[in-house]
Amino acid sequence: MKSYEPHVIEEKWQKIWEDNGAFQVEEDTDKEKYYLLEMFPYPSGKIHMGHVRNYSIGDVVARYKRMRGLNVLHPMGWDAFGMPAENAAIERGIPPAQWTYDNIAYMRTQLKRLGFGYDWRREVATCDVNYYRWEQLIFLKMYEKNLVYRKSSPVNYCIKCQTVLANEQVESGACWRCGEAVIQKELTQWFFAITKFADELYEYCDKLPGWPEKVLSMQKNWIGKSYGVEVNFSIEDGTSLTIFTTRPDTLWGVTFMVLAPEHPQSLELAKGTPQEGEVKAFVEKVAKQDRTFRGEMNTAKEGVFTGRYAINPVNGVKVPVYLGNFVLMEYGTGAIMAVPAHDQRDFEFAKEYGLPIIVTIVPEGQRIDPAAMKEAYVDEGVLVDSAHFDGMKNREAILKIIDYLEEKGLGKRTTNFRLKDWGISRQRYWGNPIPIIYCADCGTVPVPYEDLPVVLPTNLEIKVVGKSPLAEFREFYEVNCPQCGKIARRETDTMDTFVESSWYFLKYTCPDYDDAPLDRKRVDYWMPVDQYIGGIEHAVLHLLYSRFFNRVLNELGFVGVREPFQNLLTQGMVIKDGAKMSKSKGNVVDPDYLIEKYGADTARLFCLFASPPEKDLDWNDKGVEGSFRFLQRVWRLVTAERAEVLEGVEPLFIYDGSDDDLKQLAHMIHKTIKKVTDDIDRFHLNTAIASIMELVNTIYKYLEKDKIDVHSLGLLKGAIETVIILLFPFVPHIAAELWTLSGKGDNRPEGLWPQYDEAYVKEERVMIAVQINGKLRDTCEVERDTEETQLKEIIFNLEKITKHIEGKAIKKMIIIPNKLVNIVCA
RNA sequence: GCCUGGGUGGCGGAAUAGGUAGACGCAAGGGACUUAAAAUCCCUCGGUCCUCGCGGCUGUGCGGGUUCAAGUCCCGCCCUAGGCACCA
Repeated sequence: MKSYEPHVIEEKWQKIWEDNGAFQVEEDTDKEKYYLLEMFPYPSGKIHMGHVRNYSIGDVVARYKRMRGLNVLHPMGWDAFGMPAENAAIERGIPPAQWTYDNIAYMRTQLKRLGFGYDWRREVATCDVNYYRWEQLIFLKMYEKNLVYRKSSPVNYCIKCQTVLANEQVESGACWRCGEAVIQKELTQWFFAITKFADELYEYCDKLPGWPEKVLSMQKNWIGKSYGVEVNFSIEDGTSLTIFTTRPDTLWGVTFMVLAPEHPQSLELAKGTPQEGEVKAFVEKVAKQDRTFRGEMNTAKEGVFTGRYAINPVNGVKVPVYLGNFVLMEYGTGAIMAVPAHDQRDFEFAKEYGLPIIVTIVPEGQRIDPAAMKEAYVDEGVLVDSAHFDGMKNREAILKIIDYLEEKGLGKRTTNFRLKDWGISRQRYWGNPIPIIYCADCGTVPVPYEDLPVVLPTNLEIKVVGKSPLAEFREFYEVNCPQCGKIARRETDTMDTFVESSWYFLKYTCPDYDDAPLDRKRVDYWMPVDQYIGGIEHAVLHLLYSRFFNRVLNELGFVGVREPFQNLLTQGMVIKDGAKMSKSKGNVVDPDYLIEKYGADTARLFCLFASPPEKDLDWNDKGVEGSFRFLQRVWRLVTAERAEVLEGVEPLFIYDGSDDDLKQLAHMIHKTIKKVTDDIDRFHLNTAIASIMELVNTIYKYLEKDKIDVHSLGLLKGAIETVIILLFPFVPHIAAELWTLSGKGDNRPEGLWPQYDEAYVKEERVMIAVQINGKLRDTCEVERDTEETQLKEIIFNLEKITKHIEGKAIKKMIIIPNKLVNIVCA
């Protein structure tokens, strides 16, 4: 008997696959394509267990689909721009490019040692000029279409990382990367006009049935679409004020108005009133306040009267206009109508400044006394004191009142979004240079297409923390203006690295294409990605950006599809000792160590078996041992148990004789094939493995019977072969080796996923549960599809049943064929 | 506060269309083999009660309900993870 030596066979098969180009694919219109993608890693130095899990799941699906005859694209690459490379340069003096490429080289060998089947010819590293040059071209095309623009605005800034962060990259006031508190800074930045697609990105959430509900709800939350109406209030000085509200049903309850202090009309309004000075002081005070502080909900509501009054257009009531720190300029029109009776914020403000409260919505048949209110009434109800809308349910009233306002020309329906444009400028070195030149005479000038790419220089030193060396590297920034030829300055900010990850999946389809960013023909063959697999942490970052960027590329004609990812699987985190694996927690399990100790197959198997993909995986060293034990058990099944006897035996997969043991084994073969097939299709990889384990257990039990006739041995061999084939996507090395050892030679299982026969999936004899009044009392084994009368006869002869129903009247019997009988007694 | 998930043995987890709750694995306990150990194999393993059985009761976060039958469906709660949040 040969012993199971994972390293020997793993190296052997990895070499064979590499030599054969086993995972290389070409576009082939005769074949059905399947594009399987896992989120590419940042080359931080070593892969971690999260990667092992992610890529193990992906590899199962890729190999399985290939075995089912699909033309599978399964690529891998590197999200290679980013700050750690710069930090390494500063801390250890290694050039970012070298650090990055060294890491890539090592991590590539790690992925190969795990036996993942990628088409490495299609590998993409985003820091490669042949990748980022096309991104610069796309940037310029976007510039022409006004999809990217430059503006000065307050932006999120991380002092530690010394760079700007997009809204999506701030997690509860802290930097997503380092956790440092984020401050606001006024800077001139480049923005991608993602808000132009806000409505579509929101609405398409309902057209992505292959995405987890959770991710879609997070994206919807983030985009924050709200329907409402803009209403014009006239001011006594002759001007007018436009507000946005989602609650026009409360219009008759307006008792004052509030503007954001930054509102352009703020100072204007107060001019010439006794309040002018006070207003000015307030505006200045708020301007100095930290924005994150102001954004906090428990920040006290503060405001000031402008000295002016507005006229409520629906009832002509005169209401005072205030400025308030709780009103945001960035949302809606920066001004609100305040209805203290029905909005908690307005209520608090009204209480603070002694403003009146008018109730216009009440629970049906009840009254609310404004003076007795402790908080705003925000529930549903019917309208009161609202002219001819009285008595209407407020939900319906919203739509009716919007119609009314539009009819009378008092307002117009509007949709507002929480989503802001994507700021992409980063004051960092290791990123894609923004292809723009600033000329004192000509202004902002795009780099001409023929001058692309703007190559990121590597012959400079990075030593100062917090300053991009590009801004001080004359060779880079000093250029002649492409328009007038005078000395000009190149943009020294680089793009957010999320830009690169927004289209890498497209480049995989045609990495060698040199004439344009993408080869439309090949993109069209492969896109969309049929299955995308990655961590939930990118639910609103990468996944939203990619949906946006793919739309841009669609409008530029580079891509045919609108949505890039048809199906999404978000896998859970890898947990150990109750916390996410991290260096600081000291609970990291090193993949290299695992491979060293047990081999890649065991590492893969445990990751897949311990929990379903979308759930968190609780790491358990003993569980890893268990996975290793199982593989050894399978190994022995082929190499030790009956190995000589089975040599040369023709495998059988069906049996129509009368031996119950053989019938049972034939049934198990087909049942397992069906179960594993169905389970992989719905990503229940843990139960797929469990059912293969059951088949193995059944085979061991069968061996104890010691049957040696031709049928028995043939079926035994068939069962063993089935185990090997079914295991192939999960643990490819041992499966390939055992397949060869069981006499299959070069005929590898890669091309053949087994078929099951429904006739054998069904058992001839079935176990019937017998209940009395819904309680299980006994079971009995009968022929499948036993006649009702015959079944009743059997059941009423069961001792336990007769005992229980003795002397009771049987009211009725529920019979579920081949499953259960429930006798209902008085 | 709002929006999503999720609560099942000592543990990870199963139960695809309302039909035998706990598959598979881990841990634990007992046994076989062995001079011994490892490895391997076999048995037990939700709780509880007794008359120890082919037994009874109970049990899927809690309280109700629908149904012949509920982990699964409905109503009301509790806990927990994540997202959003002075967004009008």
